[in-house]
This record gives sequence, structure tokens and C-alpha cells, in this order.
Amino acid sequence: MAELAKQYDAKAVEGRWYETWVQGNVFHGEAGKGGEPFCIVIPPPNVTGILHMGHALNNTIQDILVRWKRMEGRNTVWLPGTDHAGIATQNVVERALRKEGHSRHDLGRDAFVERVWQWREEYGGTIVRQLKRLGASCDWQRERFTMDAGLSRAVEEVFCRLYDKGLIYRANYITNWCPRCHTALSDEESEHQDTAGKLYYIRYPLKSDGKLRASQFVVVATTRPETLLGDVAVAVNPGDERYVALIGKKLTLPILHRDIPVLADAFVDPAFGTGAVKVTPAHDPNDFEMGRRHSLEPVNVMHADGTMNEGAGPYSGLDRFECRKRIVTDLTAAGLIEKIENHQHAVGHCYRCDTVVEPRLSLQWFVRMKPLAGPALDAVRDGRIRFVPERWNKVYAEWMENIRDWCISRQIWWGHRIPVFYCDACGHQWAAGGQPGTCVKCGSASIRQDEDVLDTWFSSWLWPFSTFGWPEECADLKFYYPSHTLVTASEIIFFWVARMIMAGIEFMGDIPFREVYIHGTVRDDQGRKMSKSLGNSIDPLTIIDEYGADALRFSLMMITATGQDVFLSNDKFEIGRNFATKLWNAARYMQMQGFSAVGKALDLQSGEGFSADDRHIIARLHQTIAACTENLARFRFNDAAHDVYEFLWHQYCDWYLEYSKDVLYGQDAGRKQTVLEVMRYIFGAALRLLHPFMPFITEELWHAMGYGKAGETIMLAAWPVAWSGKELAAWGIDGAVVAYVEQRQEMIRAGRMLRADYGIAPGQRIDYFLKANTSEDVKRLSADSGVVRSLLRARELHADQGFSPEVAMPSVLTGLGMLYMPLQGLIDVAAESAKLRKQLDEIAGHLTRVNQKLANESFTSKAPREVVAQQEKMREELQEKQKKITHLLEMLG
RNA sequence: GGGCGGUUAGCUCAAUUGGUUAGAGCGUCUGGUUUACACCCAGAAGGUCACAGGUUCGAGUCCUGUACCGCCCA
Repeated sequence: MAELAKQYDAKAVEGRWYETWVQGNVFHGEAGKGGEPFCIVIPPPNVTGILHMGHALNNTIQDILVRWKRMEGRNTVWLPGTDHAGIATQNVVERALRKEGHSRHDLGRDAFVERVWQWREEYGGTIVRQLKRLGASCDWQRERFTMDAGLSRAVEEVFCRLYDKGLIYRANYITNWCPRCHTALSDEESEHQDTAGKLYYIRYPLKSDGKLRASQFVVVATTRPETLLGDVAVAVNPGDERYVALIGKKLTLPILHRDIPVLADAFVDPAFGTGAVKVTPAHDPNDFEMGRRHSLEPVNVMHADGTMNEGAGPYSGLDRFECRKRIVTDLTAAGLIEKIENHQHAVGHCYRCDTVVEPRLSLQWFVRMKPLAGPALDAVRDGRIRFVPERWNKVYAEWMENIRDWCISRQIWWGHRIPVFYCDACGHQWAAGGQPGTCVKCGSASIRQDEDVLDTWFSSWLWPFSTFGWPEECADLKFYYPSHTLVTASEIIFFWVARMIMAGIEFMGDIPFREVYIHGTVRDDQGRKMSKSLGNSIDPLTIIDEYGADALRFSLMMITATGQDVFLSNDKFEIGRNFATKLWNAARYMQMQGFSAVGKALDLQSGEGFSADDRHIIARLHQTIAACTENLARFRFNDAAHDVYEFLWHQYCDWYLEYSKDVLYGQDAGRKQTVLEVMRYIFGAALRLLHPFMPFITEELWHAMGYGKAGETIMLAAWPVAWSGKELAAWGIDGAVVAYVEQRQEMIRAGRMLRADYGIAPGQRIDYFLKANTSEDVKRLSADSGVVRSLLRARELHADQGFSPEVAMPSVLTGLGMLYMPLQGLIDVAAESAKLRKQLDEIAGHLTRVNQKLANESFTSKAPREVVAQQEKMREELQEKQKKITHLLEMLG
């Protein structure tokens, strides 16, 4: 057992142990090892990503669950990997190309994709390396990437099955278009942000052969005046009396002077704007529907890059926002702007590049979601899948019930190419995996594959089974599917969680996981989301360098309430660092006392030699084991962390180790041995409880203190199991001995307060007298006199049931009896009586409340018996206290 | 506009199905180099549980409404 360094050096320890674990392959599980499986699949981070605090929180939680279950003996796999993040990754590589003065079109599709693969070889491992620094015990042997051959095969298979089932279709539809990324986005990828915009009221002249008069306008309100160029009608509500006479009349579209009809549609809200709306089917989803209802031909006025096309007439070639300015200027000049109002509205932004999304008509691929949603909704409704906290059930159900078709095609090159083929010879279109050489219908070799790629989530939704080899049959898939717990943030319930449930049921015939734990969002100390653009991020790697991964993990868990958002600032990480230091020093102390983990285990025989403190700390340990395990099972990670923290710091270090000094610096060899054995037992169990939270320091101490031999690991040590009351009783541990030690602790605190009140020098040894309540306590205190003396820094504690002070002396009421501090003639009568009067006031107040309750007939008749009994007991105790303090006050004169 | 969270000590948060005198960490204040630890030890102060009603013997906890903050969806 090497001597522990004076300071704990996380940096030196953490990397070394991680390396050892990986070498020992202890993170790996496989079906062949048998047992009961426990499986978590990681929410695959974006391959371009770097670790942020959200990842740190997310992965710490998963690692805690996995390490805990592994110690409980489960056959555990935490499956890691990354997703190919189509748009984001393509953007990154395109940016690099641009620096070289090239575009992806210069390279061509194949060369570009090759280039992205190179990029991923070079930089794609970043986040994985960072997860390792965090201590994540992922089964790296199973690391997957959504573009791997196997997972790509799964994507093709799924696409073909859905296609053949008629659940995939291609249609001209309004989609969210990002003009910068040059692709369609799904509804989920268009993020609505409240934006301060304008509402433009524009006059559309009634078509007339004569001159215009002021009354001959219909005024429509719009936030996007440039789309006027694509208008094909103006619509009003059929019930709107203001406009009834105009229905069926023609208007002249400003600027382009096209004739457009006024039509009636119940969709129009008479209360919004003027009650008349322009209809632009190619540039607005509602208008698109309206256009369909009225058989209007859409007019597309914009190119894919957000500039205006030929349809925009004089504005052709202008950027959409420039066009907006110009058109407003021109309309104003023509006297066609009635007014411009400020207007707050939600505007879609591209989730990857934050560009304002343009609703745009284009040909895209969709998945019909309704048939998939039904069974997925049932799985949550009937409890086969459980969200924690529960309230997310509703959010999930809400989305599922109103689900809309999923736009899965993206106009980019990096991703799974849509496996649909077109035959130029016979016009046949079909879906197939692999690379067919000829048309399945006419045999012609003149076939083309669709140009688009699939949404990245179209591969992520298969993650829980594609990663285990599906569609191949394999033992691991059978063994580990369904996984147990999915740990993620609320942001991706729709993107990912809901879709995985649908895919699991559709393709595996079973749910993909049983529980979904939704944790909060990491924010800064002002409650703002951490983001690069705000510059308020705290980099987990910096924290790991400064405080250690254990400190980062433990601190996060201590301050993260179940499912609530986390407010972070740098100093929060001191919690974990200080705790690690405390633990380290406790170990150093034990080592200096000749501690050795190699020796006898605790046994019932030696249990006979236990002191009250030995029994008490064992009782508290078992309480902690029970509470910590229960809290982990309920996803109450902060409570579980608190349990271990409170036990190790405030029970074990503050009291038991302090208690042990009296024994270990003393002469009784038998007692010494017992205390060291108790320490070995307690500390070993506590290290194991703490291991999921702080994997590194616990492993280091496990070995340094001699619990583990070389080649062993605490990771595979058994999770402690709490003893039952009967088992505790066999060791002489019961409520009475626990209560005694706790009352004695209270007495020691009270004695220290007395010293402080009277300014007794810290080093001065004085006598105390205790008028003990029971003879049993007198006996126990006399057995413990050494400890009490040292903790109270007393020369002697005289415990006596019959003690009666002849003169007034400072005193305090404790659970074991009245404690006196004799100070010959030094008592401050005024201060002492003031203190006692204050106590009497408090007791009287409390007593009044208790008496009121007990006098209340409806309380005594309706409240449960235990509650009434409790109040009665309290009344007795208060009256007893009152009597004792009154007596003291009388003695003061 | 619809839905969901939150509002408890100076700060960040707890308080398990309604039941002792509402807790912890940080910060503040007082005292302390006792041979594990000043990243420490021993103490103290600090709260009308956002506001207004209601249900109940009893409400931080349940119900209704209001205000403010945040998130999601339209």
C-alpha cells in the first residue's frame, strides 16, 4: 500500500485509470456472457460536435446508470457512436473548400463525399475522445456511425419496406426551405423565433376600365410583401359582410398588373389585419392549401438560393430581403401602401445555420406518419414506455396526435442517398437497396438514382437496433433489445425519441426502450441557454483540466434536480473538487493510523466488541445504501449524490473519524483493531456507492487502500446491499443505540455552544456536569468518556442522575439531560437569564400551538391516531423542558 | 393564441402520496494552525414558502384566479 500523496491530483489519476479500463475491456458486454441484460444506447452526438455541458450532463447520467447496473451484476452495454449530421457536416466541409477557393460543384458529387469522409477520419473522433475524458464507460468496441455500412444497409431496408408499403411518397409541397443550406428541412428543423417585423397594409385596386377612386381598393395585410409577386388571388371570409359584395370580382395585382380574383374561404380570419388576405400558394403553406381548394395555379417567384426569379418581373435577380425593400418603396411611390405597423411574429429559422426559412414549393419525399404513430402512442399510453418526469407523456401524446408527414429528402450530398431508381427507357420507378444495374421491369441499363439524400434522423430513428446489426439476425440484438433506459433532453423528443418508438415497433415489433429519462437544459447562472453566440458557455474540458472529471460529474449531479434545468457557474465545480479532497484526506488519515484493507472481515464475534459509535456508523451506512439505491432507481440523482456526500462527509468524517482518534491514539489494542475493521468495512462500501458518480478517485482509493488487487477494478465490485432490521439487530444495532449516539452528538454540540457563549479559550480543558435522564445513559457515557472528553475538549464529564447544582451555572438542555458548565463565580447572570427567557418564550409559543391543536375536537377526532399521539408526546416533552428551564431560571435568582 | 414548467434564506436549489419548529450547498458573520484535510474545523445569523381566494382538523404541498420568468407548439 503506497503512501498517499499530500494532495489529490485528478489529472495524474484520471487518464491512467481510463487507459487501464479500456485495456482490461471492462466496458464490453456481449450476449454470450449471459445473465440479465442492461442496455443503454447513447444519443449519438453530431460527428462535427465538441463536448458541451449538455453532453456532460447527459452522459454523466448515463454513465452513472450503467456503472451502477454493472456493479449490480447486470450484463451491461452502453452503446456509443455518432451521427453523420448531414447538413452540419456538409457545411463544415464546404466552408473548408471555400477557403481553398472551391465549391462542392467544382469537385463533383463523388469527390466531395470522399472529401467529407476524409474530414470525418481526421476530426470525427473529437467528441469520442472527450467522452472518454469524462469517464464514460461506453462499450467502445461497439462504437457505431450512422454512415457505417451496416447502418446504411438498415436505412435502405427501412426505406424500401416503407416505400413498398406505400408509406413513402414524393410530392410537390410547401416545405421549409433554407436558402443558405440549399435544402428542404423538416418541420422540426425549422425553429420558430419571435421576431419584430412589420405588417404592411397594401392596396389592391379593383379592376375597372375607368379611373380609380380611393374606395376602389381592397387592402390586404402581409408580413412578406415580396411574395405579392406570386399572388394568385385575394381571399375573404364568406361570412364577412364588409367583403360579400366583392366576392367574384377581379383585382389588379399591383406592379405586375395581373388580374386576380377575390374569393371566399372559411379559413380566412376576419379579425386578422383587414380581413382580406393575399393568396400565394407557392410561398405559404396555408395559401397552398387554399390554392388547392380553389384550383389555382401556384406562381413561384423565387430561386432556391432566395433570390427572385423571372416570375418576379422587374425584381428578378434581387435577394428576397432586398426585393422586400424595393417593393415597399415602389408601392409607396404608387400610393398603394395604406400603412405599416410593427408586428411581432414567429419566424422559422434553420436550426443549423439560423437563416430565415422560406416556405417554398418543391418536390420532396415524405413519410406518412399517421399509420406509424398509432401503435407508438399506445406504447406510452399503456405504460410499456414510461417518461420520467411523467409530464412528458402529455407532450409526446400531443405531438403524436397531431403528427404531420415527415419530409425526409434533403438537397445535399452528404448522407444516405435515397434508394429510388428511375428507368429512362420505360419510366418505371422503384426502391431498392444496393446498386441495381438494370431496370427491374424492362431490363434497360439506362437507370438513374434519385439525387437527394435522407434526413439524418432517418438513420437515427433506427439507432436502437441498427447498431446491433439489424436487419441481420444476431444474438446481441436479440439479447440487448429492447434497451432499458434512454437518457436525453426534451429538445429531441420529437426529432428522435418519438420516431425511435415508431421505428422500433414497426421494424422490430417491439418498443426500443422501457424508460425515457428527460433531463433539463444547462443554463448559465442568469438562466440563459448556453450558446456559442452568447459566449456564455462553460467548456467541460476546461473544467476537467482545472477540477477533474470526478468533480465535474459530482457537482453536476449535486445541483441538478430531477428533470429541472441546471444553472451553472464556474464556482459550482468546487463542490465536487472539495469533496474529492475531503475523501482523499480521510483516506490519508486512515492510512496513517495503520489502516489496512487486508485483514479480517467484520464478523458477528467481533461485533460483540463494538462501541455505540461503531454500531451507529454501520446503521447510518445501511441507511445510506438503501436511500442511495432507491434514489438512483427513481432517477433522483441529486438526492443519491447528497446521500453519499452527507454520509461520507458529515457522518463518517465529522463524527466517526473524530471519534476514532480517541481510540487510535489510545492504548487499547483490541479496540484499535475493531475500529480499523469498521473503517475498512464502511469506507469500502462508501467507495462503491460513490463509484458511479466519481469513477476515478474511487478506483484510485480502492487500490491505494488495498481493497483491490492489481488487475481488479472497483467497476466490477458488488454494489452494496442494505441490511434489513433483523440483520442489523444481529450486530446489536437498533434504534436505541442510534438514538443514543445522536443525542450524544447533540449534547456535544450544546457543550461547545456553552464554551463559545462564555468565550472559553479553545484549548482550555474544563469540566462538565450532566444531570442524566436515565441510568442507562450514565452507563453508556461512562463507557464513552474518552470520546466525549476529546470531542468536548473537556477535562471530565460527570454524568449523574442525581446531580443538583448548588449554585447557578451556565447550562443547556439536551436529549440526554441538563448539561452544566461550572464556572466558579464567573456566570453572567443577566446573559444567562436572557438566554433562558428566550428559550422559554419559544417553548411557550410552540406549546400554545400544540395545545390549540389538541384542544380542537375535530383535530383529535379526524386526524390519524399517530399524528395525535405525536402531538401529545410533543406536549409532554415541551412541558418537561419548560419545567427544567423554569427551575434553572429560579436558581439564577 | 394553445400547452407545459417555474416563483421557497443574499444566490442556486431541496422538501418523496397534505401531518413535528420548511432543509442543503455557496455567500455573510464569529471563533479556530487540535499531529487527515484552510479545497479545513467549530458555531451563528438569515424565510409572511410570488399574490389573492378556496378545500381541509391541518396547505410550501390540493383547487381557482392574478402577476412575473422560461420553454414547447401554432
